[in-house]
Amino acid sequence: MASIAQRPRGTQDLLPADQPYWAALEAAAKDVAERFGYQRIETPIFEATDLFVRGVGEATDIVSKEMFTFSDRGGRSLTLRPEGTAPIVRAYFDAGMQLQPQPVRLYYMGPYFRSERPQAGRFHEFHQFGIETIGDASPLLDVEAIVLGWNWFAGLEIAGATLHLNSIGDEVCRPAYRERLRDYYRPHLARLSEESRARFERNPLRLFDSKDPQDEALKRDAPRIVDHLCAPCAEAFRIVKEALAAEEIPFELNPNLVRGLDYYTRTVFEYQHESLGGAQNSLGGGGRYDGLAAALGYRSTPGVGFAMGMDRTAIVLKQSKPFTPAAPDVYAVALEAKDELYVFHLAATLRARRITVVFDPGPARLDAKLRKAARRGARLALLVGPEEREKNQVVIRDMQEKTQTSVAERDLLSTISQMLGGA
RNA sequence: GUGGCUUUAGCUCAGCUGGUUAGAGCAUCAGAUUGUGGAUCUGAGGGUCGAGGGUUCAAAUCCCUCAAGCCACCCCA
Repeated sequence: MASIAQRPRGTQDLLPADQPYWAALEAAAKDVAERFGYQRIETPIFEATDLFVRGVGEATDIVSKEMFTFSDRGGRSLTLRPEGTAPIVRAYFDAGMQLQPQPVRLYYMGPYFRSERPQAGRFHEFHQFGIETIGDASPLLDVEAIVLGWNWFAGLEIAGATLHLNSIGDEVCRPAYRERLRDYYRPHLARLSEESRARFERNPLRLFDSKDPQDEALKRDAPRIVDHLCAPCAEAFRIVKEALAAEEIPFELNPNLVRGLDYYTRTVFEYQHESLGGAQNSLGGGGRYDGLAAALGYRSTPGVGFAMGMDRTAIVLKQSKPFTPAAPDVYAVALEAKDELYVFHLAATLRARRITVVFDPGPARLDAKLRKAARRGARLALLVGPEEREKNQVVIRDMQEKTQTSVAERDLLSTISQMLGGA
């Protein structure tokens, strides 16, 4: 156990037993995204630090205390990406995608990095599946994103996810609301928690994130932004709700849902799941970010998207149904050392015909070999002992049926194909 | 980043108020059965007791520091 190298804090090994779940997550993501006409994109694992400082926002938790930042040899500041949207928007403009028919629909999955205190479902290195729809402000694209995410869960046969929805307005109505919120809280400042007082100054909307019971009562009676949206924002929100209802996607209006990244405007949403437990109950979330492109110095361009936590979804998936690792078609065994090379070669010829073969080296008692074949889950065992070798035959045993036949070597492939095909 | 709990075999955990060679179940390997499997029985291997330091004749056990995990805060995926 004592070793010079220990797995770094907040990281995880995705072991063979985990892989079937991850394969399912990735396959379902690719399937649903492409069914909606999204195209895959992958951006670098690290980016210029400034991309996140300007994109995500200086005052956010992510930028102020959670980034893995380092310098390259030229002294440039780089950061392991803490989120996907700013890099995607950067890539959109770098590749000239604003010249393609709009909107441009993109999806991606990969590792992200945030230096928070690790917890179950919260890692320094975590994985997201995300989509971004850039170049069109239609609220139906907000709904498309939400439906796409919902369908991802459905494709994985995950039940019990809930959708939480809010609108946080735009640069027209939010500043006025922010002041109204400050006016509401100002007389109660002395009673607020210390953290909440800091939020009052920096970003009053984040006051809704507080779980401090002291702040709870104040939160309940606070003015709601959905009651103070400007006309275009209100209309967009109405369309979102109407379309979700038409698609029969149940949602819960949550006026306290504000989200911690600066770039969100109008629609924000989050998927939650009970079985994740109290604090880390968010499977994913997203929203519209019409101000992000301009904040990064590009031409103002609307966008909407989500990021799903693959690690957390894997946790839910494991609870909902067991996945077993793929089993080999054939488990190849020689009973005596002198026949090993022969069996090794038979295995190679089968693999050349797309059959999955595990070769078990070393002589051993037959029952031990069969035990290993069974534990490995093989469908067939290929057995060669002295008796077979003498007659130029091999034994093929159906591990499930517990039946076996001896066949001439030249009939090996056809027999195996037939037995695999028939089962 | 703050607080609480935890860390003993590959895994799940015993180990009382400090006392010689640290245990169990599961798993692994072998034998029982020198050519027929997931069961059973028998046996074996596997631990510097998270790391480092201290107290003591003696530390898995008491103290300190550090690390990691979990829970809550914070926040998000």
